[in-house]
Amino acid sequence: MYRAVPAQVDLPALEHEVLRMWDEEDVFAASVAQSQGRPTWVFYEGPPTANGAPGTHHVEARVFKDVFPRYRTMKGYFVPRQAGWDCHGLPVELAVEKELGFSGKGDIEAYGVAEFNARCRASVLRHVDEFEAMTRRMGYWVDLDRAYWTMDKDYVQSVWWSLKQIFDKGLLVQDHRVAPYCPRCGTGLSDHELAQGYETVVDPSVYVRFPVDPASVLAQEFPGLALLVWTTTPWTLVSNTAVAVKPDAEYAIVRTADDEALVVAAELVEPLFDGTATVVRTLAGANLERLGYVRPFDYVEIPDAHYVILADYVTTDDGTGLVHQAPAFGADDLVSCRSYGLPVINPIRPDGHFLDDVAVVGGMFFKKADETLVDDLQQRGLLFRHQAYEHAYPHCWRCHTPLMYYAQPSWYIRTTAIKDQLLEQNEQTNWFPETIKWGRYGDWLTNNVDWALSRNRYWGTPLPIWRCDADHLVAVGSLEELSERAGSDVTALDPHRPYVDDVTFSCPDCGETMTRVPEVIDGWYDSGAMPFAALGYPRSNADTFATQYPADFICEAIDQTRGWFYTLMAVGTLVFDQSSYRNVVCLGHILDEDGRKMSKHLGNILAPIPLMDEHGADALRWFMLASGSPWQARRVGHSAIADVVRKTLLTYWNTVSFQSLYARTAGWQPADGAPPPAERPVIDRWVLSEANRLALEVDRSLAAFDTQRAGRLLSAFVDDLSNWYVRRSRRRFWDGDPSALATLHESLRIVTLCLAPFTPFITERVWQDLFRPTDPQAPVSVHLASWPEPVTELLDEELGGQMALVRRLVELGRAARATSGVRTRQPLGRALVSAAGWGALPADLRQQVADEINVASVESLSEDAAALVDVTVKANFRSLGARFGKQTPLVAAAIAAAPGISLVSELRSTGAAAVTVAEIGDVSLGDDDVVITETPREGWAVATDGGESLALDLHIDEELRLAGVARELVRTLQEGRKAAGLDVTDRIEVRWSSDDHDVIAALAAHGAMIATEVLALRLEQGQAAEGAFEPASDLPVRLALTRASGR
RNA sequence: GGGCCUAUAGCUCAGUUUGGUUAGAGCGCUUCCCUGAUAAGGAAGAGGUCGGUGGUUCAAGUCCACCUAGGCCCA
Repeated sequence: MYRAVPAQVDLPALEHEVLRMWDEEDVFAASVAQSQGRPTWVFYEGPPTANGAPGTHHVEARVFKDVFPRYRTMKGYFVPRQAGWDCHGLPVELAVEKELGFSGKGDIEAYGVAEFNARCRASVLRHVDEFEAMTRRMGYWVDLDRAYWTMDKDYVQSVWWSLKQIFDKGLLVQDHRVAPYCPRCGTGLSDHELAQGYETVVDPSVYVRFPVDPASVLAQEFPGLALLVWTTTPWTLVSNTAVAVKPDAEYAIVRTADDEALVVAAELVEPLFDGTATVVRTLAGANLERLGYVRPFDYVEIPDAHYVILADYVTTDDGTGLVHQAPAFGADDLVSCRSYGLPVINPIRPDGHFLDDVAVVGGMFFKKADETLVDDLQQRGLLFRHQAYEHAYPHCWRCHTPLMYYAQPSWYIRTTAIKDQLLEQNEQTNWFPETIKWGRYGDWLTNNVDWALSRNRYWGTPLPIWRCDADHLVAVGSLEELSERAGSDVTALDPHRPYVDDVTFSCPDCGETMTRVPEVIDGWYDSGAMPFAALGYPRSNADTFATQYPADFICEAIDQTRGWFYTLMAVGTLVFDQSSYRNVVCLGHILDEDGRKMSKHLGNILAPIPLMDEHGADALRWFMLASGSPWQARRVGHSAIADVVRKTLLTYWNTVSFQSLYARTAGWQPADGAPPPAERPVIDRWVLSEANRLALEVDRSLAAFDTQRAGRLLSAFVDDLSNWYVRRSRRRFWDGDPSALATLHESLRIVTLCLAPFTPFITERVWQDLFRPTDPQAPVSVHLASWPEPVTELLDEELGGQMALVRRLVELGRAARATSGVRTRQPLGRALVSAAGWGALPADLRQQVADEINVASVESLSEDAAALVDVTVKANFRSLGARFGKQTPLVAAAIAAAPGISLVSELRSTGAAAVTVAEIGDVSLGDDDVVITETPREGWAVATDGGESLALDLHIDEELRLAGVARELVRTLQEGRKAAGLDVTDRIEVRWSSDDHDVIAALAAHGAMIATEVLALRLEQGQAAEGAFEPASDLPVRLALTRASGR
């Protein structure tokens, strides 16, 4: 027997009950356990950074990470799901610095690295708790108990092992390069970190005169000649070392309106001077080589410098075509200046401030110096032009300090050496949406630069490289190996700073003492290493790893293209020559209701747990999966979520509640059996066909990672089931018809299983209420059940098409009712239909149309009342266009001009008809070439759509009028029942009194029908009994009803 | 400056791969209907130059080019 399912439901409360049930029965563990030994479908959880509270965007990704593993598990796969937490890195350090009120590395050193890192560890633990709560609440099934933590000792050692592999391949190297550098954090940033931190700022855009050496030939010829140099970083002018020009570009010496001589690229004369300057000489860039000039500032010593050099990277697209060179602060500058043997002078400290002994700007923060320097140039008459320049400038993605490009030694992974391999791996990867593969991600790989791996920080995986004074290097792959080298057991050591820094050993080459290099590594490497590090491979779990690499599925938001998607592929390819994943779903961002990014600053953050406690986790999940395109940025708000709840989840619930109510009332249960489907009414066969097709199509959609299509199919089916099947079949449910009950039971079983991965809570509850109590074989949870196997014999495409026609005709009937003003409650005698396929419709389906629009009979228009009919024939362009191309309009015009009735009768009798078309002659037309619309003329209400028409005979005779009155009486009594608070199964007794002829006659003619309809045991003329309820009526009648004793 | 994505009803979005002549749904609004699931359901109406311009085609929301706006990414 089903459990009683109330019509009203509190989804969040239901979900908390289900969560309790999952806990008590340990359902997730059971699901994993029961699928052990099946083919593995590998999913990797991208570890969220355990820093700060989780947001709604975390829910989005986690919904998608949940639905596919659930689906695959139902399809018979073993889907291991290990949770993971990204523990290391700058974000955590910054949070702790803030907590402690620190303002830089000096504070940390003073505080003590050991204590600082202990704080970082504690901070991670704190935030993981919040993530776990959110994960549980939303029903994301992932193994939290065996989660990997990137700070775990085993994890760190796996990372070490992989770095040793890379080191041994010669791909991990130290180099002195100009790299983006955060002066506040005191460390360089990798390219993918850089990508996350561009901010729009206004910088000075200055054009500066660099006077040409007066002794030079050119200056002799053009006294006062100056190079015009453009820069947006005036602070680097202090370090000016050279000016670069493009060797093969044409340069011009111009004379300005103020009679000044300047050198700029010829192409830029017009944009720069707007016709106010005249070109007095042109020469190739190569001819300017080694031309000396006077530098703008002489605050620091830069020997043997300050002349024009040649560099191919210079462009003449913007600026002046002469590029100021400060080799300590520009990657290109460094390369170009090195080739001339120019010195690299850096007057800025690692904390971003000028050295104290620099004149004028000493001790100043680099960006702050801009204004002072520009003023100074102005006063000395060197400033040619000064504008505000708005552009995107890289900032530290965490602390928002403007970055410097800064020359410093760093460790790099030479990913450029494996670029082709990465591109090849990308070829073999399926991206959803596909455009990412060739677009955003492909571009990124194509422009790959070496991975700046090291960080001059504290809380991270220590770079496992030891070095001696002779610069010999050793990479260490584990604590065991370290113990061996150190000659003492350090396997119990925390492999973090500062402990690991204290371990030294003697150099195998020269015997000198080796100490660890001071750097830690980019936290993104940690997460990229998770496929093996999460298992502690190769120190443990080697066989598991063999079956769980690479992943079949990963999923994150689009910002991970340069983040995890990249590092995962790169580390996999570096270490195993193979990318770590095959299918990747790439989600769009979540926006607020107004389309703005969610941020603390705007105060438009939707905290996930309160959101789920208001609408339900299922609601939020369904919204994420089915509403709008997952790849696109989407707006989330309360009303949007409430909407999907009402539309789909509550409709589903109501159908379940309906089934429970009538099955219980009839004392029916699934085991009681029902006629085989083939012997059930056609509407049952239809809905079973649709349900089985649903299982097939949702399966297909999920296999293609298309939750949106799956969601559409599910919503449409729920709507069909509730608003067509149940509504059309209600009467049979009241009667406890086993066919109907069995059909709805089976349909609900299929849709419940298909919905289970999407909305695991409500489906679990339905499983517990309808399916588990009625089937001893049923698993204890819907999530232990298999995907519904479609019964192909039940699929009936023709029936699907026929039912669609029925529903279109019903809509036409309703439209005709509406235009005629004759309410549906008033029975009518007949309706006439003109539609292709009507003739082939089974009688049952024709009856559905008649019932739904309340007419006694529905007949074919073409067989009847031919004289009453207007026929119009229109061209079907789709078929004619293919045949006639350019001449299609001529044929269409000929069809429109032809006499409709004869054309149609010719078509109907012979299957073909001919029209005469100017310029072509006789053209033969088939059924497909025309759209025939037939409409009756007088006394009918007609509705037409897409070539199909339905006409209502509006003539109402005495009999129909009385039937209408009877229906009205039924309705009044039903409303009375409801108003009196009766149960739908209560029996009643009715007394009536009236002087009205129609009422009396209707009761006489239809009394038995009325009594049956309203469950009246007695229907008698007479005065209201004591305590009777008297419903208000629009008819001239007094009615009184009382509850009858007994059934 | 370059790349990618997006632009369809008041709002949220389908439809564009495969071109077909009245462009759909939901929400909201108005009117009506139905009601033994009822804080449901149905019908009708109002509301659209399918971002703009040009092109290809018998035919363009759909294909092509350019432009505009917004978003994301890169420099």
